[in-house]
Amino acid sequence: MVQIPKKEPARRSVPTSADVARLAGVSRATVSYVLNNTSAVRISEPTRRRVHAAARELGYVPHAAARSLRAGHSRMVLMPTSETPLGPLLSQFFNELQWALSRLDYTVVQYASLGMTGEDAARAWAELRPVAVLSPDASALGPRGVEVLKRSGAKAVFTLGPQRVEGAHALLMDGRRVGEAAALHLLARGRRRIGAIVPEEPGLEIFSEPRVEGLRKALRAVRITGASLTEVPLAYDEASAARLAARWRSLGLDGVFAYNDEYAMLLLRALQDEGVAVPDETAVVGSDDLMLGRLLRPRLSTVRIELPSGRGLAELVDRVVRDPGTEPEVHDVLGADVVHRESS
Amino acid sequence: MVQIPKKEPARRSVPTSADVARLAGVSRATVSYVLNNTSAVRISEPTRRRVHAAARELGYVPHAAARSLRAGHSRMVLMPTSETPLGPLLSQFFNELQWALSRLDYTVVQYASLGMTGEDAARAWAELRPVAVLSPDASALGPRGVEVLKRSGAKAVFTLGPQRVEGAHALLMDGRRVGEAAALHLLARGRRRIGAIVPEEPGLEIFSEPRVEGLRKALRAVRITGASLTEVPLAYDEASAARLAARWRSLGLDGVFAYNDEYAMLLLRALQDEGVAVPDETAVVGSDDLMLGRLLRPRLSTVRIELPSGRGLAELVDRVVRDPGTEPEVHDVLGADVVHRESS
DNA sequence: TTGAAAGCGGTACCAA
DNA sequence: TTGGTACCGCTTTCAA
Repeated sequence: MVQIPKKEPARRSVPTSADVARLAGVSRATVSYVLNNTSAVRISEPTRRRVHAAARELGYVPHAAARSLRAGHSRMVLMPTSETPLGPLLSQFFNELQWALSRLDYTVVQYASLGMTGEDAARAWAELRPVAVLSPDASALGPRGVEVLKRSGAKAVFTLGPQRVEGAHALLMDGRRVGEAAALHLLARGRRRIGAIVPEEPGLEIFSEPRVEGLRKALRAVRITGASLTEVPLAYDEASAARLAARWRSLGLDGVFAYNDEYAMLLLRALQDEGVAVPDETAVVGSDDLMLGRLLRPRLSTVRIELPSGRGLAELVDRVVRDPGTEPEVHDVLGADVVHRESS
Repeated sequence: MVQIPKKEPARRSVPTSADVARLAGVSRATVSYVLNNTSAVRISEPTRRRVHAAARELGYVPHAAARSLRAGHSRMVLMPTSETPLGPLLSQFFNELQWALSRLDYTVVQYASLGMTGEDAARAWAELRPVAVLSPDASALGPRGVEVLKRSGAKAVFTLGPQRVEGAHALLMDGRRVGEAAALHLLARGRRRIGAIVPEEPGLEIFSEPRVEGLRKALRAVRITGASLTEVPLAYDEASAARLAARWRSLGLDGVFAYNDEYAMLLLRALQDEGVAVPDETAVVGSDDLMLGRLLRPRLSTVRIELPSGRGLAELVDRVVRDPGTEPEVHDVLGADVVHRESS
């Protein structure tokens, strides 16, 4: 390993295309032509080489802001990061989406707009002049926020959550599907007095409320006499679970949808410690089909959630960007079906 | 040049400060003064109001690229997203960091540079001219990448992972600590023939290798005769775990560090199904102190990892940005201690 | 108190 | 095949 002494002047300023031009002995226009491989203009091979060499020597990197300022548009897709950390399912989905978008030559950028809401956040995003915005949180955006973004040049505004908002395309991930699937399964297993675990952690209402609503809707729809729904708050810690388990029998529930597999595991353990038989006394159904659920005894029944491929969605975004005239559409993208194992 | 009359409402183009100036009947300079509250210049109250009203009416949002182009610098902190999804521990840490940075008035942006590596990625990042770059993946960056970023004007380049790289500040999260803690604990519990689960999933080597190295180092250091380390590959699925469990006794291990709590849970279940007694025959230690580990029976012993507060790190970044002259420092930020429960 | 104008770094049109 | 140059939107002297 060779130690290279640092004798270069540290405060060298950032090289621009003018510096490259000067070093190569050509004009800035030529530099631009060469580095962008402009097909409308033919540059001689020797010149090309000189320009490339100069650029490399200076470590020249074009300035994205200057470029998009001149171009009047960018290929930046902005994805505001949600404040609540997402589970493995959604992170996987967003990862895939990001990857697919960058395959389509978009620059995907996640932007942390913490603390602000609605129009304020939208304005902050709009300052970056993204060509498209994919917002996981529709409710925080609002119709006015959508308007701000469009006014600032965004060709496509999508919301990606359980909510939708006027003016924006929606990838509706309808959590009610999850609740419905769970309810129908529990009913089919002969359960009637159904509980719905509701996480006490703030920020999770966005997910839990639609699921509960789905349960309620399904119970109403089947019109089975004696079927009932009870919302049961639970914090994600052992003490809370133990307290709930201690009064479990007083609730008189014979089936419970536990919000997701993690809460289900917490509840299952607490119930077992309390001597409540699962599934005999109470059937337990989780959601998300995590690996951990398969490892429990009894194995955890769960609602498997299907999300669309990131590739398909990326193409949809691309289509809307190319043809911004299209009316906002709602795409119903969440599939839910029950994986029946041993806990129900 | 013929002045083309501009139909006001017809063209829904993005409003600029010139539009605001025209509507308010002032110059662009005045608009800038008013909207930025420039203290060096005093603008009369009536003018202020007219400008604000005009801006609001047009839905004017300043153009961040134009602004930072003119200013010659930005307050953007770039955090390349790692390709491998991070666990709850790290996501929490990054969230906190983001929040703290935006409190310090930085614009935090996560950039997906998928597929590229090293200098290519660095060049892509450099195009955005961030004032600071916080890269979770030091190995992909490389010294040349750091150089590219600095040349493009980045005042601070940090790496945030188990690796470090020349020229960049490092928040060294030394996974060897985790392995060491686990090894010392297992040795203290009288275990000698230690196994190290190595996930087969690609991308996890960055985390697993240092942990194994830590185990090895600790075993060497104590110089207990008969102490040995065996690397045991395991994929994150039941079949792989079952296969491993079936040949477990042939490995002759009396203790195992299972990489993290999830792999530990997978292994634990497979061992139990195979009739291997835990901890009597084999002690199992996980890592990350997830809730799920507490719910297992036996309760899972685990290595609790401590990461610094995002706030402190944000201040460190801010300090380096303000004084870019400081020599790159290595901050050792990962603490590891064992939470002894029942599986060891 | 306000305005005219230069210029940040690129791109692309028009000439040479 | 190349160069000159206007301009993208904004900030900031310098004058008025």
